[in-house]
Amino acid sequence: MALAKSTKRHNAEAGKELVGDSRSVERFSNVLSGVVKLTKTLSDGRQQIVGLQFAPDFLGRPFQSESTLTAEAATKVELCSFPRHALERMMREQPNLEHRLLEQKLRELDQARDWMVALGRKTASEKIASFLLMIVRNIDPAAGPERRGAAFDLPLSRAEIADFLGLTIETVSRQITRLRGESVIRVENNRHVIVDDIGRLAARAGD
Amino acid sequence: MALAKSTKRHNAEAGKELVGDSRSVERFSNVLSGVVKLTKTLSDGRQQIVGLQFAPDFLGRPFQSESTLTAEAATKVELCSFPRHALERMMREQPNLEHRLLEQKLRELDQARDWMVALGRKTASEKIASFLLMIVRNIDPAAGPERRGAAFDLPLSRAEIADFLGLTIETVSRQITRLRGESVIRVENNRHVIVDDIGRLAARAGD
DNA sequence: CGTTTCCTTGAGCGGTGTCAAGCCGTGTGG
DNA sequence: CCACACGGCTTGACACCGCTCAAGGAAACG
Repeated sequence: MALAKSTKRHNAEAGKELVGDSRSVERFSNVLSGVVKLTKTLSDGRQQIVGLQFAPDFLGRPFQSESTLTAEAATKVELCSFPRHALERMMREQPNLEHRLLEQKLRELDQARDWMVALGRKTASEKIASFLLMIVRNIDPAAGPERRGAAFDLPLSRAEIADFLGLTIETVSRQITRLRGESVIRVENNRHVIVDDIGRLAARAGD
Repeated sequence: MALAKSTKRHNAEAGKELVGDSRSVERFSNVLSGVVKLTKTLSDGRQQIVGLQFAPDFLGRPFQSESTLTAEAATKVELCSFPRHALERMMREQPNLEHRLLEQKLRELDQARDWMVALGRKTASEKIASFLLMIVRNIDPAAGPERRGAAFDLPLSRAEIADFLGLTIETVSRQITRLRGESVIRVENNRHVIVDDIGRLAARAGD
């Protein structure tokens, strides 16, 4: 994904805010590695993660200020970032780019809608299973769907998983403990997860 | 919104399925009037409405089969419908169209994310208030934001509202009764809603 | 007038949130 | 090296919101 030479390469620590609400909308980025979380917050502090962006996703809301969305690095992140006018110039120069952008946004929309089903209709344990499945599928998309097992580090803390699934930390913890008790997953150091049989995990996702 | 002449004009009764899952993805439409609901269903029958399309929204998922989405008319609907190849030809002929499509999809994505907050983090009564507010703002977008009151027919049944908000029919009914008891809204014939002070309604939406 | 569909209302229960305590790994300062 | 504090996570006890099950009203339609 070659980008204009005027762009900057950028690194961010986990937890660092990348795009403030409605002011610094003037920059756009590509995620080169790591995971970026998009969150929305109600006035009383309740928070919801409304999207996770993995490499090589595009970051930013063209043509309009970003409602009230905050982008934060969830892990160490490498970005390729550039200002608004550069994006707009690039889009004029190669209409192909706008087409690719549209395709990505359509994918994001599909994902958002899958989530809405999870948020609105799935139980706590189905939500956890769905979340783990989604991480499996995004962390190394290289691996085909034929493999039976997987192992990975969770890119999110328990609190972030809770914000992602519309649950509390405690419920997340209990459901993970439950999956561990039923030997669907193994957990090491709180963050590393081993799934021996992805099928068994998928069976709990409720789809 | 002039469209190619080879397109067809189409009417649908409320409840009629417009786009089956993954087969009839080969047609696309513009909503001329009415409300179309997009739903997803889990294997055990749990359902979630993941989007409502008002005029003049575009309907359909270009470039890929529509995951597992069903589009149904929620009210009487007028559509301007045309086959996939027509859309693709039109997009080649005027790149402007692809741009407008992108802008709409970006709006839909913003809406989907607003919902995710409601689904994941709002209480039942906040969900109902948010839903009514959203209808007010979409039903007659002509009226500016300065007006204090509004009156409209709900485009959805209680069951559909429940599927939209991730609740049960009973909870929807009870919360509406509650809002009525607190004189935030008045209801006639189960479907017609009168809001005297939109501000009071907005105060219950929890944002 | 019966039937059907949609909606409301009540009673009771269960899943998830709340509050609180404690564990574990890590970092920090003595 | 130990003592301690701190953050992230787990676990338990309990409360409450929203779900389930059930009954009945209201409007539309035969």
